[in-house]
Amino acid sequence: MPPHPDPAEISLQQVLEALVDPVRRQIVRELHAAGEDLRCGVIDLPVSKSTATHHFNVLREAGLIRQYYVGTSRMNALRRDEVERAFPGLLALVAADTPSGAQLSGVG
Amino acid sequence: MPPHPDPAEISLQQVLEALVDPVRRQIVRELHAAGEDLRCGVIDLPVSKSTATHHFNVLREAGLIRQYYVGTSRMNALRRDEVERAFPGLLALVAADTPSGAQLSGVG
DNA sequence: GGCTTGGTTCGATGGCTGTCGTACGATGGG
DNA sequence: CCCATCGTACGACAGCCATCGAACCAAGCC
Repeated sequence: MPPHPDPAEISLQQVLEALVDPVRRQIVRELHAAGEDLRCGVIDLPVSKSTATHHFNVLREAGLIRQYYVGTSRMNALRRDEVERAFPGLLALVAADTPSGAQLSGVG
Repeated sequence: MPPHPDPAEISLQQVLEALVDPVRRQIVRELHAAGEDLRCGVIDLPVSKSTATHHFNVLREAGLIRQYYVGTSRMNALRRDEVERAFPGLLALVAADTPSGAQLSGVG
């Protein structure tokens, strides 16, 4: 399994590059909401398998998730504490975001 | 002067797209550090004038700064409170960032 | 009026990245 | 062993975006 960056090596630049993509924010949101590690497959992404792999890689290289194998499945773990320590409040912003811009409950 | 988005219309997507560029984060940092509105010219950017104009536009359209004319100069104001209300802690993350990755005082 | 300063607009360009399909690899079940 | 499942690796492609230079405009000053 390719290397994970040390907590101290996580850069804001790379984290922002990772989080600027809506698909990758969706992954982070679902991991955050689930509260547990998830296999790649259980996250329903609007892209092909190869593209999904790409997105998971970007998140891992940015230091946002940790990946490990379980059988033929790859598990994904949100690096909550480390990210929170490096960038306080960042995960909360992503988690609170509403992809379809439906944050206005009284819309319509 | 082109329109500024309402505070309620500021989207995380657009804000991240704005902040993912190092030049634009530099602008935000300097506005944050200055604590007052700054003319475009006083921020020393590593790009040409036309590119700088582009970056200021992106920041304005994302809702991060407010722009108004003073004579032939364009003033830039960080929309602190509105951004803070929409995305708590985000400005602090950008402000605390060290572009050259020199945040580790005890490195070596 | 003419010059300088400060910034915008336009068009072109290069590189990056998100996307896909296909082929491949590994694990586990019958 | 054969096959299904889950994910990776590779190569190709399209679209976007940061960048620049040159031309332009507006305000102030002498």
